[in-house]
Amino acid sequence: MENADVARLLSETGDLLELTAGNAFKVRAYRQAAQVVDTLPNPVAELIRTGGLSEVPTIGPRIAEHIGEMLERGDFDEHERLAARVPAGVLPMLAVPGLGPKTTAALWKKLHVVGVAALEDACRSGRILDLPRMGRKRAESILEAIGGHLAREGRIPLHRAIAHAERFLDILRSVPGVVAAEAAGSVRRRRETVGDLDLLVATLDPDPVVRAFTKARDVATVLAKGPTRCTVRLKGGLQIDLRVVSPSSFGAALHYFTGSKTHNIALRTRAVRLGLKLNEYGVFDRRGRRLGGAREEDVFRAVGLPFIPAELREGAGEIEAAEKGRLPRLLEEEDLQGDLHVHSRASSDARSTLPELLAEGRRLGRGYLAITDHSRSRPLGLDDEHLARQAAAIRELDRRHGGRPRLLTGVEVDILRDGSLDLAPDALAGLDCVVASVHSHFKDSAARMTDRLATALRSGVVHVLGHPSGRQIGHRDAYGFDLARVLDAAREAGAALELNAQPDRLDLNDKNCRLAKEAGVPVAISSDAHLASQLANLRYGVFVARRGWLEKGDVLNTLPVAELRRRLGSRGARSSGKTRAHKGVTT
DNA sequence: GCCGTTTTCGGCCCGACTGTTTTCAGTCG
Repeated sequence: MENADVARLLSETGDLLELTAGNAFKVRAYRQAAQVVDTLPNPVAELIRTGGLSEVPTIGPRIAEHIGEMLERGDFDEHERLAARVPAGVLPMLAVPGLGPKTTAALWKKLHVVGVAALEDACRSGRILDLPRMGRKRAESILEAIGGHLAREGRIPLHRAIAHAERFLDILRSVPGVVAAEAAGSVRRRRETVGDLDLLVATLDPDPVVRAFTKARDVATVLAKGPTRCTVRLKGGLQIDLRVVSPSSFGAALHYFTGSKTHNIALRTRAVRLGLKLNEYGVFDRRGRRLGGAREEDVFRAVGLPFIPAELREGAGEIEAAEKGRLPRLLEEEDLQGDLHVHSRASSDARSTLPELLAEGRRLGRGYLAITDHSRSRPLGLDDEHLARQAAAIRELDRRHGGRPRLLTGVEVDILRDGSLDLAPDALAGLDCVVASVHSHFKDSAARMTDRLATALRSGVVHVLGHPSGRQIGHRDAYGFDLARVLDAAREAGAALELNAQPDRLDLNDKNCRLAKEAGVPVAISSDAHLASQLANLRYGVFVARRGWLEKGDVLNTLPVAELRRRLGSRGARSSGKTRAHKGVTT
């Protein structure tokens, strides 16, 4: 059972408890625990083994017991007991926006409405009006919400959310009187997918801001509109929340609307303990005097903590780390010196020439680019001979142009089904950077896939394991494999794991980056560019790395070119020693 | 159900908007 499954059952228990009028704080306890489990980097099974589960905030003895039961048999008593009391169709009703636990429970208990279809009927027939505080307008908005709920395509990938946010921020910043405008919420925390956008504006004159916002291109519906809050839905279905505050509250509001919810509750609770009050307008003492709020730092200072970067605010240990002065110094995009996975036109699915890649690399300030085209298993991929010729041409071009970025020779060699590589070890041995990746047989068992990856790493010629999990966001799930074992193999081989920065890959993900760091395995953040313009995608990799608590020293391509060459070269020597030691196993 | 530099019991983050009311419950973030 994965953490996500455990989280789902805990969260569902919260829902069921709420529908059956359980203690509201108990409801919250289950939901908080679910949220925390979902963001834990380590599998809960491992935490139970090592006794670390009781260290996790929001997980007390009861919930720990429930989790133990879940791992043993896939469910737990409390959840089953509650589920037996609530018909299966009721939970999906709770997911309709605008329907909360009170209304859903009343629909089910008083009108015997069960299921979203039955809910729709009750709205159309007017039967729903029999409920207290239920009028025509609410019935209509529920109907509309059902339509949107069924049609909506869930969460959108981060890079698209950023594009929407930047367009709206441009509009908002151009309104006279606007002092600042920023994206908050999960976009600012750089989650890999985003449910809706949260935008924040600082001004003393809210009216023109709200007007410009609701009249912007692509706005389909205005869902709510007040002087400080306004919500719209775009034609594509994306919901955007705008908050407007005075400049003196901007920092407190930015902190508050950035979340996560778990992080906020923890910080507010901490404030209460210190005799303070924290809200989106500022920090206040017992007598209601305002202590600060213009800057986000004010909030942290008031509760005696150093500034916590937005990417860490998931309630997954950042507050404890801040207390102990153990916050990581997160990687910055400027720390990256180069790119270790770039395709040229020698790959059939890539478009840019070496000079085009050089020009764009120079524009972006990269110190080096490793040219890593596909091997022969892929359509028109390089065989030993072509690869040698290409490497010679790259060395020659690098000599001729001289400056930055330096060109490194390389290849993205396929890892075949049995874990062997698609090109001869001799052909790979002289290259600066060998990326090895899986591009086939994604459905093989986790055990087989783990062996396959570990075998490839033990070949002694691999520098970087490319897009290790194979997932493509919204398209293909990660294949199953045992990351801990692959990390062991990588550490022994002196190899790095890639954080592929293509916005639909982001692979390793944030949690796995954290595990790689714990395991002492370096991460290589690579664009996997198939077009010169995609070299800029490294920024998305940096976002994920920061969410994964990575620092400069955890990332291979923060090394300047000379040191990088030394490191890659010595890895070859060290791991070929290993290979000899295990001769017969790996070849 | 969780948690503790006020507490092992008794608290538990806080405010805005909507619709239905005529003072506020429900929902959301």
